[in-house]
Amino acid sequence: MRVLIVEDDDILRDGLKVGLALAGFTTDAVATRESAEAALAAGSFDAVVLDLMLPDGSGTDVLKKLRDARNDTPVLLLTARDTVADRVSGLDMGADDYLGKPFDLDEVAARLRALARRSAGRSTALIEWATIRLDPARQSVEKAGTPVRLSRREYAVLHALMSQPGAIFSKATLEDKLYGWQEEVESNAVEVHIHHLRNKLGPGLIETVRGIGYRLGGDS
Amino acid sequence: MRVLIVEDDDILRDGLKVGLALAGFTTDAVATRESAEAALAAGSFDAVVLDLMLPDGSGTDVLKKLRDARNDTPVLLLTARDTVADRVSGLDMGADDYLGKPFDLDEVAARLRALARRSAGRSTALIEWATIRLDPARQSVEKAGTPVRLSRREYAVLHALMSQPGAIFSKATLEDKLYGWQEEVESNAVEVHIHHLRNKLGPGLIETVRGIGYRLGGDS
DNA sequence: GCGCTACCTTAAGGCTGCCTTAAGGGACGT
DNA sequence: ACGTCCCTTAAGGCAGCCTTAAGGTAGCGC
Repeated sequence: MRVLIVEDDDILRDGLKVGLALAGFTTDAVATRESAEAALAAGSFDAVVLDLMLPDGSGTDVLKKLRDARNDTPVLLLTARDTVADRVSGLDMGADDYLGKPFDLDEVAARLRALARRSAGRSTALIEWATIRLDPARQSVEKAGTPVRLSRREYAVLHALMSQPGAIFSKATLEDKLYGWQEEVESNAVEVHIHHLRNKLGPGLIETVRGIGYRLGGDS
Repeated sequence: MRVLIVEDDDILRDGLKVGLALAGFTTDAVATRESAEAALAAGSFDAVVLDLMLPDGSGTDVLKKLRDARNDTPVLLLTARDTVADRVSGLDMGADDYLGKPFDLDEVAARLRALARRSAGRSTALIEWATIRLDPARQSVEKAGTPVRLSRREYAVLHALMSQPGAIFSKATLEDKLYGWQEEVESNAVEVHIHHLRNKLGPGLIETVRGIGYRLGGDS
């Protein structure tokens, strides 16, 4: 947990630095807007404690430049001007939290922990096989980077196959994944969907294991 | 943006409900710990406003049970006991923000917006996609720089879609975000709103994924 | 090589789900 | 109280998907 402190008042800055260090944070502290932007451009921080009143500009400029650079680091604003309007505008400007002076060190630390906790852990579970990429969250499929439009059944078949790459799925198993118990099907529907998938994704991806079923094949 | 309000004081609860509705949130309000836990187990909310003092238990119990269930919904604590120790313990218990009474409705709304956008993985207040720009704070929308007048429902649908660009939202999911529990709808209202949005924002923005739902499409 | 079986391919029909339009009612402001 | 806007509901039409079915093709045993 590395935190950048931007605060021009020497006493406050040192207090924050010591207090947050005690709370287990690694801290870097700067006093001006310019050095703040330099630090943010140079290093990567897990959070920023940002005073709004700086000698060479406003903290909002720092915040705006940070967001414009597509930097998502959580920012906790700190300010003496503590009206509701200030808070609202600060938050809507892209800050994640707002504290008015005087503040309590323990609370600053607690709010930083909350911000860090929230910003951590955002993972997407993509399934990849050969040049095919399947995104379960978006129910979308790409082949070598270009999106492929699949119908619902086609997607369901592919999703089943890719859920266990290399494993063999019988037609009966695939039907179970495609249809509810009430809508049993008596035809070669699965074969047709496989055929459509091969048309859209190219040959060699879906292998036929004669007499048993289908599986992802070719290379890995 | 659907928000659960947990507050036992009738006047405060109604005030929150009205105020947040004005700020563009869809709200459900409950007064007890038990009904709060039931609501959280049943529905999916984008955020929770949680009073700590409830007649049949503490809000911390609700929060703890929520986190134990691996539910990451952002929680904004609300309380009369406003000491630093309370705030710290609340935040460290898994809350994402903390406001002491008396609070300002605008600030509650602003903090909820901040929580929601951070929870969605965004850092900037404005959401942009293709030529569309949406400002959650002002509930305004622009297409290629020129403002577009959207009704409340239309805005809500668009906001939901833009909160996760590219992700697919089923009609059921969109209804969840548009309507509270008491105002369930049994019709094709969502389809009609989508249609109106397409008229106002141009074709190609909202894609239909047949049998699954809608999403923002085309380019980025 | 022959026949059998399992699978592939193609096309057509039915059906589900979505789009579009329009009308009625309710909320809100004037 | 009236007008306006918006929201919901409902019905008709259309498009795309899914299934079915029939004929063709490749593997396998004899």
